[in-house]
Order: sequence, then structure tokens, then C-alpha cells
Amino acid sequence: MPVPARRAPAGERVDPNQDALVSLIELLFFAYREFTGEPDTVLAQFGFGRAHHRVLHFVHRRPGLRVADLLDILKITKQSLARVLKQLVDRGFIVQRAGASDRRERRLFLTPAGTQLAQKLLGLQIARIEDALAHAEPEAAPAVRAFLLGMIGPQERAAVEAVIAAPRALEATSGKVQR
Amino acid sequence: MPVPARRAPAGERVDPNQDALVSLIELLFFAYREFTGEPDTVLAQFGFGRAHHRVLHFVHRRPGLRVADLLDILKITKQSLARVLKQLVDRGFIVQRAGASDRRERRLFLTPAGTQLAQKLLGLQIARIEDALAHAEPEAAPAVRAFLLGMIGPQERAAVEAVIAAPRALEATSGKVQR
DNA sequence: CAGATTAGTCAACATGACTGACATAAATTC
DNA sequence: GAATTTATGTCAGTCATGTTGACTAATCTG
Repeated sequence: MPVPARRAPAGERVDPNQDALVSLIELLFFAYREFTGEPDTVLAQFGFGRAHHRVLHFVHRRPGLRVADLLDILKITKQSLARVLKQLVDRGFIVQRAGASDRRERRLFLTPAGTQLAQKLLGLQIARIEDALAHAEPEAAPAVRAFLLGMIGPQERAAVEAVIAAPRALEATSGKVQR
Repeated sequence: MPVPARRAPAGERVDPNQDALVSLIELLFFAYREFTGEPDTVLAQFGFGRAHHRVLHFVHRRPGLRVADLLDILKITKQSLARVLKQLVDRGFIVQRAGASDRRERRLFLTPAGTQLAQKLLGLQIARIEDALAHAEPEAAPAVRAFLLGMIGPQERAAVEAVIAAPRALEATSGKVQR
């Protein structure tokens, strides 16, 4: 089994840090796959996918969210959102109520079933994050947070910080449940 | 615009850490989206997608990789891999050569065009990682690495560590270029 | 009232996953 | 040497989730 030594081609002079950075890139890929894998399994039992998870999550965190807010956060088209949102409404995980001050708006809320599923999924991901932090030094959390935020690029960063800030309840609604 | 104070429903007593953990979960989502967005734009100019990127990346890092190795790393079916791999071969970004000791194997290598594209994509992601590390404390890198590795779960962790370890050249080949 | 905004819908399409079945060549085992 | 296993490739169909473009309906605002 001949394993010739690797000979760096001329001009391929590499930064000694390079390998460490590349392994971070690969870790991000593998970590993200693990991160989504467990919830995906649970969602599949309900006939849902990752797209449903995202909607459940953000409605759970920000009850009373408008459809337009969700489109902003998820950066998908309204047609893509409409498909999964309709399924979540039809199957009783989300309700829509008209906004109090602007009745064109559809404020989104989780039903008890929706809350239960969202919490279950969140619990899985929280446990994984806790494990990961425990695997690092105890003071890793702020470093990880700064790193992830730094991944986002100055343009988007403020918007993301606004989204991840601890949510308050949004505008009250007219109470009229749609459909 | 009435904004009633959020009233925690009875029994929803939350861990004060909870919000910090949830925001890490959301940051992971946003950071990963940013992380893949820039390469996706470049790939689209070639008519390629994220699946092609993964193949290019791992063949770049581990020249001489077998198809079976790639399936192990990516955890997709051979039918899924075959589609993107065929496109990369047909368009001259990857060549396959029979293994020297086992001629059933198709060892994968990048052509010069493949190397150029892989390096371009890698450069974008390295720059982003460097920015993110610069945004955190200088000593954040090991903490981030430990965190991401901790996300992976003890079962898979060893396999991932083997993949991300600095690659050596793999087995020499018969030199016969396939197709 | 006119125009802008919020939301929903219909139709068609692309990507990248999946399953299941089968084919071929080469290596390994009996 | 024949039979089996292994590595790879291929055909066919399905599904989830994204896209564009065009259009409707209700409601708010100047």
C-alpha cells in the first residue's frame, strides 16, 4: 500500500493557520447537520420538515408575529412560506388572528399543540447546545456568541441582533380567529 | 399601539439561561445561512449548487478520495452523489482514476479548473471565519472548536475528528483516467 | 376616492434529498 | 474455477423546499 508523502505543489505555500480554519469550516458543516438531525426525526413523525420547524420556532419565540415579519426573518418567498404555514394552520398547530390596529395583518400564534411541539424541539436543541458548551470551557458561551455574530457580516448583524433579543409580546389583536 | 406586558403563563417558569441558549440556537441558523450564501452565489454562476460545493471541498482536501469515502462523509445516497459527481466530471472539474491496488475504486481528483473553483470558494469561507474570529476575542478559536465538536455527539465525534484532521495524500493510483 | 400595503393563491419549475431495483467489473472466498 | 461479495454506476419515480411571475382581495392612508 504505497502512500507517498504529500508534496506541496510549487506555489501552494500555505498559511500554517489555514488548516485550523479549514477544520472550523468543516466542523460547522458537521455540527449543523447534527444540530438539525434530531429535530428532523421528530418532525418527520408529524409529517413535517425543517421549514415547519423554523416557522414553529419563531412563532413560539415571538407570538403575534406578522407574516411579513416571518418573511423578513426567514428570507424566503411568501409562496414558500404559504405552503408550510397553511399546513401548520390546517393541522391545528398555528392560529391566525387579525391585527387590532390593522386588520389586514395576520398575527400568528401557536395553539397548545403547537406550543407543545415547539417546546419539544427546542428542548432537544437546548440540550445539545448545553452539551456542547459543557464540552468546551465554561466561559466559552460569550466567545461562541461573538464568533457566530461575527459570521453574519456588518450589514445583517443589527437585524439579527434585533431578532435574537429576548422577545416581548407583540401587538394585541382583535381576537377574531381566521378560518 | 397597545403593547401589553408579557405575562408568563403559570408553570412557564424559565431558566434565566434559557434565553441565552435560545439565542445561540438562532445565531447558529443565521450564521450558517450567511456562511453558505456567498459560495452559493459563486456556484450559481457555474450552474452548480451547494451539493457540488461539498464534493469539490472534500476532494480538494483529500485528493484521491474514494466514492465510498465521500458517501460516508456526506451521508447521502449514492444516487444523490452520482448526479452531482457526474456533472462535475462531465464539466471538467473532477477526474476519476482507478485505484492502484483495487481497480474497482474510483479515486477522485480535482482538475486545475476544479482546484481553482474549490480554492475560490474556500477563500470566501476562510475570510468569513477569520472575520468572525477577529470579531470575538483572539483566543476564541479553541473555544469555538470545542463547542462545535461538542455539538456532534460522542458517537460521531471520532469519525468527524478523523475527517477534519489535516489530510495526507491517499493511495497512489493506476493512473488510468476513467471516461 | 386613488393608490399603497398585507396577505393569499395559482401555476410552473429547479435542486437536492429519498427509495427500490438492477447492472457491471473486480476482488475475495470457498 | 465457481460463487459470493464489494465498489460503483444507473434507471425510474417521489418528496420537500426553494424559486419566478401573475393575479386577487381586503384594508389602510393621503
